[in-house]
Amino acid sequence: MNYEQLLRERDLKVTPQRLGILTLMHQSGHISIEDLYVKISRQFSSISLATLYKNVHAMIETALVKEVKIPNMKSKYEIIKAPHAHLFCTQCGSFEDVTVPMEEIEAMLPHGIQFKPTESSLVYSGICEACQNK
Amino acid sequence: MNYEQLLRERDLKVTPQRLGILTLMHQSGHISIEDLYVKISRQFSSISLATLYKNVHAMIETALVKEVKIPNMKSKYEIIKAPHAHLFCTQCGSFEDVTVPMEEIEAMLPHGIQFKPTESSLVYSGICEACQNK
DNA sequence: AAGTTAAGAAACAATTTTTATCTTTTACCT
DNA sequence: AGGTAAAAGATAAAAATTGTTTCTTAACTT
Repeated sequence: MNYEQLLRERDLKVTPQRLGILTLMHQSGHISIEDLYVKISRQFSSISLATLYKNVHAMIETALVKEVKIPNMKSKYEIIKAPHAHLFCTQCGSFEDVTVPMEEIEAMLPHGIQFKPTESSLVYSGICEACQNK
Repeated sequence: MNYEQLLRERDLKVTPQRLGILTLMHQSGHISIEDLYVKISRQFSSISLATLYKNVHAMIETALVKEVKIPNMKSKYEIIKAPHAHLFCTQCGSFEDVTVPMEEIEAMLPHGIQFKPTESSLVYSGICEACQNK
């Protein structure tokens, strides 16, 4: 993936820190601020948490990154990709993407309701396969 | 609704503060901590934010109250009721319940995926009816 | 390539949000 | 009514997030 271009398209300067943040987000799929800070600090030992927050928010405001809020968990951040849902295992804490037809989900709103959804957030909480086999 | 009983069933002492919290939650449907604090303070001028947090968490742990996480918004808290989804208007910030068959939503997970959902969180973000007519 | 400038990084500091600790009060069970 | 454990109140401390100022650097211009 070409992060430089993604940043430039949004008039965000391409800095090593930002490239590092995006690379880590992509590698892990979705990552919490704390984890991101631990990992990015290994590359940029002097980076501050404030810089991290500011960058992540700049990327959220320009629709490059998305915050995923999870029941009973800290938020995770991911690079925006095709609409999808998430699976959260309440037993082991694992968290992963799952492909679900979000348009269909949006079509399930009761008829007669005039709400026009532009985007939906769906998190399934439950027991993952690995934990079922324990 | 009989809040006293709901509290007793969970071995939570029935205190005026708790009854007040539950009444406010019920009245508003779902409420943020800040709003709750402003309102509960009118009844119990000496209540501390710490007490409020402690109570709300005690109620969450005993499955009496649920935290609803909303993209780009502070969490709201509601008394647990039948499974449902939420509508969040990105224009005016209005937030309301909507009845959606959550079992069907859970049945939409791809076949072959072994995840067993116990509960799902679904928030539709978009434009509410009122804002469409502006 | 060097100079300019405006955005970003770093270094704090200050808020805001949430949790912990300790003392006093109160609900609830004989 | 009295005893006890839990909850409220009062801080204070810890976490999380945001703001400010100065220094540095990316990227544009010549």
